[in-house]
Amino acid sequence: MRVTIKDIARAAGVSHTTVSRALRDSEEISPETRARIRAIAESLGYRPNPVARALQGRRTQTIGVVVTRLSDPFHTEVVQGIERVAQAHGYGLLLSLSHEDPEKERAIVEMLAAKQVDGIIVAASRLGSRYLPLLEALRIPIVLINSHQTGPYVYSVATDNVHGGYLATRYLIGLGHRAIAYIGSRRGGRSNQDRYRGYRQALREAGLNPRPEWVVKGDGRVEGGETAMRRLLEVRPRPTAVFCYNDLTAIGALKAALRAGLRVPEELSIIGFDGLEEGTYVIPALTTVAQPRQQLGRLAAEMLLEILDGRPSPKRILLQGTLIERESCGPAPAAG
Amino acid sequence: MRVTIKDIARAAGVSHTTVSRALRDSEEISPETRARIRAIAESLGYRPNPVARALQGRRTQTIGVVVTRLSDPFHTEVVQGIERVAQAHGYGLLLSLSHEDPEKERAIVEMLAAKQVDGIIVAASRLGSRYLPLLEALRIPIVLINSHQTGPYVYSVATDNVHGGYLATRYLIGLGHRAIAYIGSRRGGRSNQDRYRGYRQALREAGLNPRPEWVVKGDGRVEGGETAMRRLLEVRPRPTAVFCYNDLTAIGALKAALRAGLRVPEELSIIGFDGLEEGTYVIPALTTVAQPRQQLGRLAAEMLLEILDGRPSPKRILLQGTLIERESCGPAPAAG
DNA sequence: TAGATTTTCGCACACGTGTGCATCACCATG
DNA sequence: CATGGTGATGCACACGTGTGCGAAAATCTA
Repeated sequence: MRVTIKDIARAAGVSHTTVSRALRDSEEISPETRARIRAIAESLGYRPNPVARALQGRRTQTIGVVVTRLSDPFHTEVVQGIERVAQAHGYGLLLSLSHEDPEKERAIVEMLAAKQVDGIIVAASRLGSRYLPLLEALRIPIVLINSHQTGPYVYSVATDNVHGGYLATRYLIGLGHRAIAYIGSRRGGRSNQDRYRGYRQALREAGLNPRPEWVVKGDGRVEGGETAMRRLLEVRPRPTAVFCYNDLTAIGALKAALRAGLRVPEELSIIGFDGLEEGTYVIPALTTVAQPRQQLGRLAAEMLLEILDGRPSPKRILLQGTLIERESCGPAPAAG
Repeated sequence: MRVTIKDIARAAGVSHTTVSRALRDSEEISPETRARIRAIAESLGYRPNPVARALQGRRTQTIGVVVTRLSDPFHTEVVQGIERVAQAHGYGLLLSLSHEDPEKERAIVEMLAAKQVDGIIVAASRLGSRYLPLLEALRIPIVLINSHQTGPYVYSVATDNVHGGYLATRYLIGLGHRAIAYIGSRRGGRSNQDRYRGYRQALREAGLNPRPEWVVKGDGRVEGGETAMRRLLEVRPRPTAVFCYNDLTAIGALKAALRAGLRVPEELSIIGFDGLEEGTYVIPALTTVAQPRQQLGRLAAEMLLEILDGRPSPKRILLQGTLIERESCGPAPAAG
């Protein structure tokens, strides 16, 4: 059987109240009995029961995490960042997958609330503005990762997508490219829009105006990048560089270009977004704008803990990506 | 505030006992009051408190999952498989990462036990035989994935690594290769040994005897595969085909071979193990022996639920991998 | 030494749900 | 009408921990 404070109380000849106080280092127990009780607890191998604590104190020491899919390598690192902080602070991680289904996401958040998690972190929410009334009702602090929802109960950590898109495009322009395409994502939502905005802004500053045919859409996955690139290869004049919504899209684009016999980066430059490990699996290795994914998760978790502890916390943190130069971008080919 | 059965009891003019029984569909409550109470509960938006239930009934409806790293794509799919089953049965998933540290793994399992999870699933345990006394003490059912530990309290789901290694090697032999190398993994432990055994077995059956220089070790990641392959390329006579411990190793090997100017598969065939999505990111796409990863997770979860429900369950399930032919293997080059 | 103050501890209840047993009302049987 | 049986419900306690308040004991003050 499990050792409870009652067992300790019996062994020590005191009430369970005294044991409870002694173990929690209460001032009102004499140092001697405190030490004695602690020794007995130790020798009996006592472990406090978190369930009973939760019922009494309303804290489960658990945070809920909602993610669309784990098979997307972007999310796995975010979750790792969260887990690291949670484990270090003695919190457990209750993980659920929404599979990009807003209705499921909503059900999960309610389930987590029912399970009495202390707080919730949602990565890449699909719920948008419908969150607000839900949060109001649940009264559980929630931190959103890479969502652009704002509102009274909404805390968030996000990367600056406009800046990232700007960075990637400026880099291509700096290499001499003037015909720069963008492969977006149908499922990207706001982040897709923002990266596109950064792209437009960089072009505008350079006095460039992209042709509408140079802006196409994938699905944020490899396959979508492939088909998008195939369409792009038929456009004349053909772009000499492509900025992709994310690394998976870029890998797909790269595959399609190489299969079509193009040399990368000599004839076509490709830049991605995310900074995934997977970008180094391909030849040429993918140049990209890296999001600080682990940090995204860490900051979200730390922010949540701050809120839970009642410490002051910013409501929104915006992180900037950084350029990682690898091999898939080069100078624009001489005009032919 | 949260609605409890006491609130319902007050509204219905009965005791909380009756409410509890009515909601649990007890036979001893008259159908009329049962219906009336259910209606009131519904209208008040009652949600049972899982923490209180857990304290009373000793079931938390939560299962603990321990994984080494999420950044390894193999594990993410296993976890997805587990999550799917868990969610479908109303169980929560308490996730922790061990980072391949046996001591941390042990601490996590104890933490999960303290948190009163109903059962635990451990993927790729590093604890080995030290588990046995731990399990004895905890008295919580544990299912191991891809571990080859056996013992009284040990349940497990695993892929047949010997068979997989045999399958891959037979395939290469069938393509006419006779000089077949193996890149193993320093960190692979038993699974590495078993894949190697399958490799040896297939060679033996074909009357082949591999040179010791053809058997080298990576680290189960891309980088290790790269360096191992670089060493392999200096060996004379050079192997015409390489079987790799896993897909990440194979991707590294592929990179090193291509960088060295070799054509794959014309001059060198490469086969991996796992069947990762990532194998399709590279050119040529990786031929591999696929492990049923999602199924591994699903079966582990279902097995655990069976144990928890007291239903009969096998103590060990062994799954066989399947060959996925893509592009990285071809007929052996004519002897030169 | 008597009263005031402080220290130390236990009683009783709370958290939300579940259950063994007693109670009560009602009906049927003799 | 008394007795026994049955069905519906509530009392009291359990699960393990935490806490307000009062009581007893110890210490201090005048």
